[in-house]
Amino acid sequence: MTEHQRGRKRRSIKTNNASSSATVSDVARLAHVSTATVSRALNTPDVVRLEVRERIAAAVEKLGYIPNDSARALRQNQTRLIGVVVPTLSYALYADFFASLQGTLAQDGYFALLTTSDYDLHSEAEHAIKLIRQGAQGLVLVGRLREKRLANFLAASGIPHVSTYVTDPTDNENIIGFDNARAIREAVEHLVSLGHRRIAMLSGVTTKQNDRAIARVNGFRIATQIHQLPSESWIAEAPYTIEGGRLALRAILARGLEPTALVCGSDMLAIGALQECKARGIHVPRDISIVGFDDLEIAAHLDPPLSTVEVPSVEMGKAAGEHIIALCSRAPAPEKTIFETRLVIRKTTAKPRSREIITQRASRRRTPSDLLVFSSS
Amino acid sequence: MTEHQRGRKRRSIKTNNASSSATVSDVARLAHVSTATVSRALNTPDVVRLEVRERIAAAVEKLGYIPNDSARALRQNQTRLIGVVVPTLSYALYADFFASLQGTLAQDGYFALLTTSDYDLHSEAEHAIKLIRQGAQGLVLVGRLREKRLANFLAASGIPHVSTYVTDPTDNENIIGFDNARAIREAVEHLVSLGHRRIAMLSGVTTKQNDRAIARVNGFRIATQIHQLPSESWIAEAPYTIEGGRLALRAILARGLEPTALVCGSDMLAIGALQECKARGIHVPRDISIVGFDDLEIAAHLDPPLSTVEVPSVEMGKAAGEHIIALCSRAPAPEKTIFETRLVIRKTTAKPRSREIITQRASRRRTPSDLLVFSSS
DNA sequence: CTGTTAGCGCGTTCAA
DNA sequence: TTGAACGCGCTAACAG
Repeated sequence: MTEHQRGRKRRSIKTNNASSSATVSDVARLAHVSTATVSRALNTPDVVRLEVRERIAAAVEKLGYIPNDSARALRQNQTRLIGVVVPTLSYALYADFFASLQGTLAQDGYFALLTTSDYDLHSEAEHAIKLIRQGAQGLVLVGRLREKRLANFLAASGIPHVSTYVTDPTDNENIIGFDNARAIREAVEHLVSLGHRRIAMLSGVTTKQNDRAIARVNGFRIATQIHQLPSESWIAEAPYTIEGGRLALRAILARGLEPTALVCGSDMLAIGALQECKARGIHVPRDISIVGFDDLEIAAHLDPPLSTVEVPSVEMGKAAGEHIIALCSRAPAPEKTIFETRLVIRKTTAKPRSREIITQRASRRRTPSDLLVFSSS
Repeated sequence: MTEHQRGRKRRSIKTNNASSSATVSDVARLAHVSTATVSRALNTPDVVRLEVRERIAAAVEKLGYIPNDSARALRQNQTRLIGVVVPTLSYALYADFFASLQGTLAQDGYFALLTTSDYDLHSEAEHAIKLIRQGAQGLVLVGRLREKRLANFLAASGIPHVSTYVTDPTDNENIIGFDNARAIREAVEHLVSLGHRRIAMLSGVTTKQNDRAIARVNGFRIATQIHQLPSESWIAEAPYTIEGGRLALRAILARGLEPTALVCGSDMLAIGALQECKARGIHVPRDISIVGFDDLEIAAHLDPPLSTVEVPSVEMGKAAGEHIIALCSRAPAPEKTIFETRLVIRKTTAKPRSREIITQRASRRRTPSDLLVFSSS
């Protein structure tokens, strides 16, 4: 009893204390109702008499009451938090994906806890686990779940997750993606249909188990096999940057290969390739055709506008959001959602000219230094 | 009593139940200690005997125990959640800012709740309030706090916030930014020093109270006043997109103005201007000099490489993170942190040629359709 | 329609 | 060094 009284006393003092926020008890006292009624008035208003509801609303207003979501989460065992791990946000593709995902989550009152992995699987797992410890009730990942420790953790804790940007016939659960291999295959086939036979691939780095990059290279291998084209030595890997694209194309040319067309694992690589061609006086698409991947905003504005594979990031973000919410609320969810990619043909693809043209030119239109970054001041 | 027993029974059954997670009680029972000791072993290990600690660790491992952060947050009244509202993530500048901010927060065990406002102040306020209701203990905003309702809300709830990407001499609290006006002024002065007198500004949209855009236009006005150049009719506004840049430049030219230089409120506008120049056969920098703003990765790779104002997004992200953490933990924080911008001079700025050259050319190197986006299939 | 009561899982007293 | 007990703020039972 003494305890109770102390509690009450402290409580009533607190009402005057502006720094710490008001609670349901404060509102209840001011509105002369019980805490349960306050709770009901806020969550299921229709079961509370209008007059009482208004009294409570007034008290809420007066006290500047904000429900404490930690308490609610504890009581209801649900945080409405979804963990999201993307490789990077510096790449517009993932930024758009997240924006779409976040908007979808918000519509159902969910919030996104976002971290980036920088394409590192270990980092992805670490972050994901931290997000779950922080209360995430579902996880959205880019690429399939590949870290054993994280997989075990998810299985043990029963936290649902969805994988995005991939498909995998061997695993049909909770995938929101598209067929990377097939998309590249279509790109190659477009080039083949134009008459190209010497096609090189500028790929992202596959050694870090980036399964999207791996799938794209596999698509290239399959396509070249079908059309009886060479493949292995015609593949160069580099990071998904402009500089990476330049380096990859240089590597191909340094091997003495003379491609008439390039398929790239990313628009960034394609931009780099375009730069390198310009620097070497190789005309695109006359001397070399180029196909990108992702269809970034900039792709349409390049010179010449880039032919590329459109990736449905926004659609995937929405679908992933709906899917993970369904899983979290134990509603029925489709096993997998597969989107189609679309080859957007602009101005970097054309028929190959003729064999002898594509050898490296001696005459350059400008000096290399002209294209390098430099800064003064 | 019956209630108690039922509770206990449920508890002991729960131990076998893999789907719902273990609690301190479960760990305590398995390790034959009290819940208090478990709590201590996890939070202040040094006060627990080694042997006991190991027993507890084993129990934690076996049960796959994850501390319930909702409960911890409720008990300690701190969520370790920071709300972040940026205009958009599609713009690399803010994506980089967030990545840096998030990394900094993570180092201190804080997490970011991220939403985007799409440059809409009302939306920003709505989102911010939702974030706080969800438990955010601090807020990071881009631009100053301009919505009265949000300002009142923050004041009432005592939630700290920091503003970024701006400075404001009239308000010295919790700002992490740089001087937008001065940066533009420096850009103009660089052009003036090269000999330019007819300088136009392509600005972002200022009607939505975008205070960064407004500050940049003000910088232009100040600079033109100092150097006795015309200003008002030499300003065109457009959204921060490539297409916006093209439209803005067209608007300037349609007014019959013949600028020898353009300062742009964003690299995107500058890219659009560059495109429009190409389409019209206007050579950059011979006929028109262009200065961008932001120094996106792509800026250095444009043709020609873009002279632009470097914005310290990564530094601001780090500083904003440290600042808001300090405020949340009631540690001392600097009132404001102001970074310097740097004018990066590349290849789009040069001395003006002469008056008669800059009139619009009749002969075009290529047809306009050549530069437009189109997609088939 | 409303009030009473109990407990979500945790960290923190206070005693031992 | 450890344990017992309490309550953070909220909502779900149950009773009226």
